[in-house]
Amino acid sequence: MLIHAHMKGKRVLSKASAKAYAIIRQRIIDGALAPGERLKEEDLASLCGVSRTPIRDALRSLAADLFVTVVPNHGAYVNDWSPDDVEDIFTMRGMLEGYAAQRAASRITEEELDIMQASADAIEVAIANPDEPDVETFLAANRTLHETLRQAANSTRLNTMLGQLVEMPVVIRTATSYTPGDLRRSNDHHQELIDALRAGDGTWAEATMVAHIHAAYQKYRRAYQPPEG
Amino acid sequence: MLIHAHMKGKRVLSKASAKAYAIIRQRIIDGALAPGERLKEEDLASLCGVSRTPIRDALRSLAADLFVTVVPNHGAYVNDWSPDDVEDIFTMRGMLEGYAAQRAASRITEEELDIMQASADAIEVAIANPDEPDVETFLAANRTLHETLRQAANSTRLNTMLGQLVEMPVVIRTATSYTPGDLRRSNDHHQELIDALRAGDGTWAEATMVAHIHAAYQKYRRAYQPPEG
DNA sequence: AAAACATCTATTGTATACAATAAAGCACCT
DNA sequence: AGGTGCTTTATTGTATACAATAGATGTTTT
Repeated sequence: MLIHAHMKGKRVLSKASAKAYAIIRQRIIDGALAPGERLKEEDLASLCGVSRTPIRDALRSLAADLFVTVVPNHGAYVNDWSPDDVEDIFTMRGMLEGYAAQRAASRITEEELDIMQASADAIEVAIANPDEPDVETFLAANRTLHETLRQAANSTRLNTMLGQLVEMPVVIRTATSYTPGDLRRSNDHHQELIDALRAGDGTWAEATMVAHIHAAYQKYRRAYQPPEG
Repeated sequence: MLIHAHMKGKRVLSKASAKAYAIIRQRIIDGALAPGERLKEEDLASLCGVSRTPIRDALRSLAADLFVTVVPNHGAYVNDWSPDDVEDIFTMRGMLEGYAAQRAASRITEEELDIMQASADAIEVAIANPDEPDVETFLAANRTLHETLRQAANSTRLNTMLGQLVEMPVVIRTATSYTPGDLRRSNDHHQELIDALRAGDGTWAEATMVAHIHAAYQKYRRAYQPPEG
């Protein structure tokens, strides 16, 4: 089998390992496995219906993604995120995804632009009714749009590092707390980003993306870190 | 055993796994395992004197650090780095380590400043004789200085991500190609960085660090990517 | 009674045996 | 002769058994 350049560095676990990774990760994201909780390999093995070997594989991957901490001879613990951690995550994501936008401006193809535009259009429809926005569709299209941008940036390492930031529980939960107005502005950013990319203006694209991420951070703060608490 | 906050996310492999990781990584860095080369678990096992299980652990960690690519059901391959990859590495390192410098400016302790100053002084001695600089000492002190800065930034995630950038073969080899003048300027940057941190000037510290990393990138380019090939 | 030590137990780390998979080689068919 | 499909084989993936480790518990000693 040929090793394609675009696969480089992509962590691909095999059946049982991938299954375990997905299950444990999901439990962490939805809170079933609480921050600080100790994860015993045996328990996870029976939970996932596989042996301890792929569980260990999965735990190492989750540790690389900072979902858990593995302490030798002691086990794995679910990580928790202080307000400071969260600020870091958004700041770094702003820098790196801004850089991705800048790179993409001079590399993106027509096809990729079309995909991003289609995603923005889909979001437009999903949020058309302010009373009951289609959050599922929003999340899916949002994900596609950002993934396409990262792909257009065409940097394996950038992609890998960004992957470690955008999959965080904290980031995933953010969008679910958006108000209709927030959703509107978010997609306005998307549209402006596409315009900047079409114009081939890397500086504009980067600035728009940085604003987009920082706006998201403030939404998160208001929702989960109210001033008096 | 208590889980200390500063350990969070730190990948700590146990005896056999750590041994395997270190051995394989070293072979990649010094070129004994060439880019593109396929790594067979059985061979690595006998090379490292352990069984396949810790080898697999080590390979997954090496994949997380982008030293190798693991393709399911096919094996691991040593990654290679195109000029574009290398540019990415340095650009991202500039952004992230610049951010670390900025954060450190308002958080660094006197002790940490002392350590950085001592490192800079040690480098000063090591490069005092332009005819035969003490590269070993330079590398060790340089490493201590940068590690101390990252620690002073006090961000687990930032530390983790930077760790993935500064340990690259490409980065490690760069310093060995420095001319005496390059070494001098490099340590001038270090001293200026310390001054900026002492002054608590995050913007200055960040700018100095960005310059420092970009200067290193140009040195690398001149040494390994001459204009005509 | 408190502290230090030894033992015990729960859990992770490692090795090995077996299963699944995919590439390679060969035969067979067209 | 060339290509397609099967068989073979080399290699990775998974499970399980065993070893090592660290924490807990209970005992002993001062």
